[in-house]
Amino acid sequence: MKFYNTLTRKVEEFIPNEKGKVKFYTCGPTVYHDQHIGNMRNYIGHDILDKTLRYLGYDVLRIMNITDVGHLTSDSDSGEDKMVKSAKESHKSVMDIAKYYTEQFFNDFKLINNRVPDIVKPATGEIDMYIKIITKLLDEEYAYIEGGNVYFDTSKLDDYYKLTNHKEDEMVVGVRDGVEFDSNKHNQADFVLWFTKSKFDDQELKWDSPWGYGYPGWHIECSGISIKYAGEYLDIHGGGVDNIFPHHTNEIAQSESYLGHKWCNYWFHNEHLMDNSGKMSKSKGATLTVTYLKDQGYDPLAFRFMCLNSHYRKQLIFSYEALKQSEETLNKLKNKISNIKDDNNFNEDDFNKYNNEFKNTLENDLNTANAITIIYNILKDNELSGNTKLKLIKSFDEVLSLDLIKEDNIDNELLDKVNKLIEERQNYKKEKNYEKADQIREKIESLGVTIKDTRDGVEIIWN
RNA sequence: GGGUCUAUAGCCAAGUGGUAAGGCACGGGACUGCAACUCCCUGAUCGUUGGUUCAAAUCCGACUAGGCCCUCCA
Repeated sequence: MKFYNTLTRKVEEFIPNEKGKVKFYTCGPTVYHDQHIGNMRNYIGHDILDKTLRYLGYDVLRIMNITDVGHLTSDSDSGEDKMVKSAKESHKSVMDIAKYYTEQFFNDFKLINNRVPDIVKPATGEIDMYIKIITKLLDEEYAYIEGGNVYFDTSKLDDYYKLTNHKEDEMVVGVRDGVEFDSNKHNQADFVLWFTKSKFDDQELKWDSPWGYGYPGWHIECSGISIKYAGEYLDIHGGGVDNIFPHHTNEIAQSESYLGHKWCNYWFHNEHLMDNSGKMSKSKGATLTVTYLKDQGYDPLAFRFMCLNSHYRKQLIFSYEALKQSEETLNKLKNKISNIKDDNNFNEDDFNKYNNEFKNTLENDLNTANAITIIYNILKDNELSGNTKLKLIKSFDEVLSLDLIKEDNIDNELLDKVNKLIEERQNYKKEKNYEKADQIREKIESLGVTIKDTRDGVEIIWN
């Protein structure tokens, strides 16, 4: 298995710390607003890595946090947010809001067939761990207290910028709107570990700590949760490319200073989903979610298919036309697969040949587009038995998760009904009464069943 | 300004030194009462420009265009 490691800026062979086992951490969602499809693309990329590792036989422990700290009582970003508004009106608590968006997030996760990580932990549940880490960092002078806050002292590190190659002198403060100079910092790069005073004084959730009543900085939760549940040595840490700096950079700084050794060997980053005007973000008005796509009549799995037809390290431009095209392509592919006749003739050598090809393709930096091409090759291979084809595709779908093979839960009652209608229609067809025949076809389709006329007779497709 | 990534047909996209996979759309054809489905046929010298090499989309340099990040969006 090899994939691109942001830390070394190379596609590298993956070697876990412990043979056969993988500890994999993904930065999770902030649950005070909806997660748009750009965020979801990132999680699809992580899902493919997760499932590929499992497919290759690794024992994977995957961990994800839920960011539920940092909610502001007057957050301008979410000021127009219906959920927040209604929560306030009905005096719901912050935790209710977090619960609501967490559920939304996992609903969307399910719609695109993402596997839920083995361990999912809300940040608010691990305050003790952050306090433990910060205490040690202060004791060992990797951190200092200034202006009521605890800061990490980046000058104690020689290689703070190892993940990004940034040059501190050349960096510009305040490129992004809303970023202000913080005079408490001893060095430009220092960051907060614990707040008791901040310009966001309207923080909803606060806790007691040795440094006063406050709340954790914006990077410590991932370090804390990861170290607590994956231990001192992490194999893969992932997120969107926008996490590289400062979030992951700071995670490395605080985690390795706390642990006293290297923490994570592989950093996995997913590129963004773009729209015509650039990166998708929550600040661009209404949030485009998977649920919204579904409500508009699009198949959520068409979105997944669209992402898999591209590469996780390549920016992908979203448009409804592109989504529609993906949906048509996916439907065609599924149709072709449903046309395969199961001849109960399994050939293991053929299976292994294609299965190895599939594995090799994914092992090569998760080349999902080529993995899909292999399905087309299978469909076209006349030497391959129907049963082998079906078994291969079913197996591939463990990773791709596109519901390529429909489960045969045939409703016998419905089957009888449909068969009667078909017979009736055939009679009308014989009489060349096509109007009646078409009416019956519509009737059958209203039952959720598609029929098609082939040379051998009528074929039934269960939708 | 610095860092980082990208650039292959109308669109998505493979390709990791040997003369451009695959899919979608378009067009043509077969099948069909029609439709759908299915099947067959049809398209690009790889952003520009130098160089290395017997040989480059693939390696190196320059240039151009674009994206993302630059420390309180996480």
